[in-house]
Amino acid sequence: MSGLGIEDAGPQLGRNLTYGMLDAIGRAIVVGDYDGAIFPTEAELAKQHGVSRSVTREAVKMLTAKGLLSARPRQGTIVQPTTSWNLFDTDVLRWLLERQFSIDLLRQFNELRVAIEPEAAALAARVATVDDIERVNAGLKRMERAERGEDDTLESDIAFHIAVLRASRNPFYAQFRDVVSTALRTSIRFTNRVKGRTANVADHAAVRDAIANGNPDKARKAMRALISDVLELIETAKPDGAAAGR
Amino acid sequence: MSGLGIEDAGPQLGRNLTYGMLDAIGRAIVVGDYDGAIFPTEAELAKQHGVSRSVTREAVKMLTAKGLLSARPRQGTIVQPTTSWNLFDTDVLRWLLERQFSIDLLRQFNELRVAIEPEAAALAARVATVDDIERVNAGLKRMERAERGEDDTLESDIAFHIAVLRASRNPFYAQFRDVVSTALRTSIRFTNRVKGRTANVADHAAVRDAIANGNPDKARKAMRALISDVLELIETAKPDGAAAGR
DNA sequence: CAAGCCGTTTAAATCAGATAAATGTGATTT
DNA sequence: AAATCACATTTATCTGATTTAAACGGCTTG
Repeated sequence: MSGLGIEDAGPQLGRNLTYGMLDAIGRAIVVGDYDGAIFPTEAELAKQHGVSRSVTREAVKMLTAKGLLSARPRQGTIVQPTTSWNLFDTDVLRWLLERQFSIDLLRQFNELRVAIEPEAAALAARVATVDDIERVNAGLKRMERAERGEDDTLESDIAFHIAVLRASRNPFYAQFRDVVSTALRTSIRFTNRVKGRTANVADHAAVRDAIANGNPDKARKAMRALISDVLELIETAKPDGAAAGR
Repeated sequence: MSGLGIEDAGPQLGRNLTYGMLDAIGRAIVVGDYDGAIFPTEAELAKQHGVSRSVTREAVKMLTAKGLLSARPRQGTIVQPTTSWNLFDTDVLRWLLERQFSIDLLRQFNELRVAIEPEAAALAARVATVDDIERVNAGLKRMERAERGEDDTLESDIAFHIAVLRASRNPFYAQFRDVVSTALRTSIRFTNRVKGRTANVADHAAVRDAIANGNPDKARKAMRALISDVLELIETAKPDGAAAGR
């Protein structure tokens, strides 16, 4: 019980005590601090963090809502298996990334993107409105400016990809904005390290054109090319790439 | 055994007052009961539902964690725009479906599936373990039994699709099990109504074979065919297919 | 008139302490 | 051996008070 550092971390992301505790416990769970151990009772948790039981209970309830905990009388509060965590929750995503850089996680992110984004582009080519296309175009223009050093490379790239998601006019696709921006923020650092090259504006323009011209197949292929590129980079960087036996 | 699925929806929802209130308010928000109106204060909510403020606060906190609400002193609690709802949360998904049958929602579900599942099948063909393949195969066998009236058609179909998601060995894909099973439960009713035919076992077997043989492209195409089929059915049933302006 | 300052006020946030309900565990009874 | 009961433990719930955050309006000041 001594190993748990209750570093209150000063003036961090917690708007208030409850959110601060949510963040602290959430991170601890994701990092694996409670893996073998039994999870503290709400009274113990409150004492450890120096807050009232109300704050503790509300933080625990939020973590329950995100799939990280479950609670029953007499049995106590227990950490749920990772399979029941809500991985598309912004907080969970953040905690997952904060624990450490993992090529595995980066690969899984992009394996998801390669499913979502090409199809989003294809959808967009069918149903995007002029406003949607304008937003995609705006993202592209920012990328062009970034190429000349007049804007931020990463942020403009993110803006482009999110604009495409929105242009699909399907709320489920739009939901991936956090995953995609997170993946891009992480990927960029990695790809820049492996291969010093910026995002290819021309390749992105192909996606924009296909969407604007209402060509779903071309949009899908163009977007897929963009992400496959990153994915291959990641997989070549990982020597233990299975292939064993299969 | 009556052949019906596990049907007792009752017990889980209202395990206690907090979860009951979570469900009631969540449904009310999704249905749109609070759309124009101002959201009640926690004191008012407590009184309206006949529970204490603690229960109310915990329910509100869970809804906040799911992206449906946000709260600040003096401003009060407010319903968040749908864009910030966590659509992949099981509860949100359920509330969304409970409000009414919507072809739009059904279409959006399947537009997502057509991105996720083919790619999951392709991944599975590359990385699935023998256990994974066995699970996929078990799902298929259940479908065969169902064809002979010895098992439940819907449940076996769901088992198959979820097995493929798991076989991708990517936790993000596995996360879609709720969306997929929900979509299937809804789709089946619809497709059966429109076109009296059961899921095609042979087409599903093609997916299984491609995965077992380690052929990603074939697996992707076979799975895509399955879902495109449903999607087309849905789109033909919807006369107002946009095209306006484009 | 505009901009900044400052109480007032309202709602959430937090605390404290008590009671209720659920549920494993183990002893007791049948 | 099985069913039952008593008990301990932990979450669930209730109550009422206090504190803090922030929107509002009025006031002062440049």
